[in-house]
Amino acid sequence: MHLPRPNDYRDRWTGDLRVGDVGSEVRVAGWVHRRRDHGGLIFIDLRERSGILQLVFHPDAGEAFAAAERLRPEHVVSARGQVVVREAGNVNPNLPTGEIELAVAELELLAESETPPFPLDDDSVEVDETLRLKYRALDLRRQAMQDVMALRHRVIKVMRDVLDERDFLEIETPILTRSTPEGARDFLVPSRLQPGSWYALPQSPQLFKQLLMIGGYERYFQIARCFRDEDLRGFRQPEFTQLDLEMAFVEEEDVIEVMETVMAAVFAATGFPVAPAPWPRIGYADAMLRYGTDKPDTRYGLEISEVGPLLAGSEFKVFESVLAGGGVIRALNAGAREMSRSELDGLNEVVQRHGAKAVAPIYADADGWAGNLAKFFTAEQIAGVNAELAASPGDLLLFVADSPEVAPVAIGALRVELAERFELIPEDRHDPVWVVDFPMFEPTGDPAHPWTAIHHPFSQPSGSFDGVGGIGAMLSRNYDLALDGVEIGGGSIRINRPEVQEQVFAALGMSEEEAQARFGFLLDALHYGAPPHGGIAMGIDRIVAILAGRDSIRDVIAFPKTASGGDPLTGAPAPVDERQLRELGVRLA
RNA sequence: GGGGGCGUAGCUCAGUUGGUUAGAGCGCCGGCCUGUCACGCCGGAGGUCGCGGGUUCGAGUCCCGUCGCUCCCGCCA
Repeated sequence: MHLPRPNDYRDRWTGDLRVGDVGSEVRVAGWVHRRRDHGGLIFIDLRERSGILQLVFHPDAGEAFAAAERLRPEHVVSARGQVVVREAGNVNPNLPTGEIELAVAELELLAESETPPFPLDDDSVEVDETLRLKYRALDLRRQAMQDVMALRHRVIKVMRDVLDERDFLEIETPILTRSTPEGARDFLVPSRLQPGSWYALPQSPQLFKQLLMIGGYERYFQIARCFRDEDLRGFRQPEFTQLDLEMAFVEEEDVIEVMETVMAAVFAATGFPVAPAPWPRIGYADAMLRYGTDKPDTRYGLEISEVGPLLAGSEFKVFESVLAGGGVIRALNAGAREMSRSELDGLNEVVQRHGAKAVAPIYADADGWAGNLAKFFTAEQIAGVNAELAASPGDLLLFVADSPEVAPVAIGALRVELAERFELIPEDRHDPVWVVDFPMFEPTGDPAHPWTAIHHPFSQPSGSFDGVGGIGAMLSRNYDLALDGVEIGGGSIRINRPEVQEQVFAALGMSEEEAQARFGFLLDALHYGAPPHGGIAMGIDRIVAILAGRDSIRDVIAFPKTASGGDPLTGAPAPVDERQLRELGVRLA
């Protein structure tokens, strides 16, 4: 690290001292990490961001020795002394500073600390998250958090550098704004000057970045805070951070090329093993068929096949009734696996969580299929499925028969479960994959508004509004990036002509008045020469979490939200200034 | 909103078919210790078993309610 300006607290970083500094008089400052008091000799591990340095106190150090006897973990001290080399047998190879130590001549206690409520010097203990959040300042001192925050900084720095290199301008957009159409619930803030009127916090900078394109900025990006008032999940926070960018006069290939350049640089800078770009692309329909998800994890096989047509007309009533009802039969080859009755029941629970009824397990054998289900199927049916699934004798074949909506997702979840259970996920490999050719609209089931935009209503549709299959058959010019089965980003080529935008709003059942009220400022701008444009938004929290090998983005955010909301640290109900509420005309429930 | 799991010392956890005084490791406090680095040795303190109710001669253990946390579904990219 860059040398600190020498002052009364320190002139060197603890973690940067080396053998070359032996003999020099230095002053360091930090927290007491651990103490080892040998009675006649005291060792203190002094810690700050740069690392750990062993301080040694000899009895002849007088006052400093006496002061050291009273030191406790997390006390804050400044120590002056001479850097000395350690004897060969005393070297600590686990510490970058392990070949030297500081023989302290003078010690100043800058602040005492109570005993921390949980260990700060041991990352192997999984402390309850509520407690960590309550004492977040202490939690942030832990090495794992320090590492993750440094990683996060590095990721964002690389993104900025690459985009700067590519002529992008970083431009901020408002936080107090109006509703953005990402489909989630808005966080709302009452307006004081216009009682009854509300700000919404942005779900994304979508509308503003389109205005910037119309405004001629060509290439914009932002490290954008986004807000969506929905329930939390491991990879979902109500407040999160995206790398948001937008480009003018571009098509899909331009945006994808830029993002592959950015992400490849991020992966390279963080030593994350990923195949060189360009990364594979898969169509949405293909992803749903083969992986049962629109964010496939392609690091392992277990690919899914449709076997309904191969099995049509069998004696097996369960399959026949599903097919008769317009359903599908999806199957995968789990390989040569012995699973007990209770383990197979466990698989049932997985698909049942996603609305399917059950998994049908069948073992392949030399004659076709073993077990009591085999008798319901003809030899041709069995051979056809075995060929489709590349089944060898002993392989466990798993079938999920259900509606076209339920079956793919259920068996997709089953595939993930099997990969985890059989430990099929390689740890030294990570797969980015683009998912393209999304449908533009999907049915809602609500007669009043039968269609919704699968991403958002500003994506450029492809296909015709009155073509075969209607708007349900239209695709959108979207591209999502998945990494290891997690969606880390998505974007699209946008609509740049007002008549197309109006057609999309109409397809969504939105009246002209409503469209004007909600998105008027964008619609108006589209009338004044909007360039073809497109962009993408990347989930920085998710990217950092995957890079850090974490299961939750809460671990890569300095101050994450808790499940219960309210106070940002503890989740307790947050007090509100009632005088302000009265001024806003708001009454407490 | 629905479902599963959890709640015992400061932390991480154990606690048998309901049974007498609720335990361990770490941490903390005190003592000893001049080469440790997860220092070591000796001693000690520390508990409303989340909370409320019930069953029972007896509840950390069983039942009901409630609160909190967590995972999953819904919701959400």
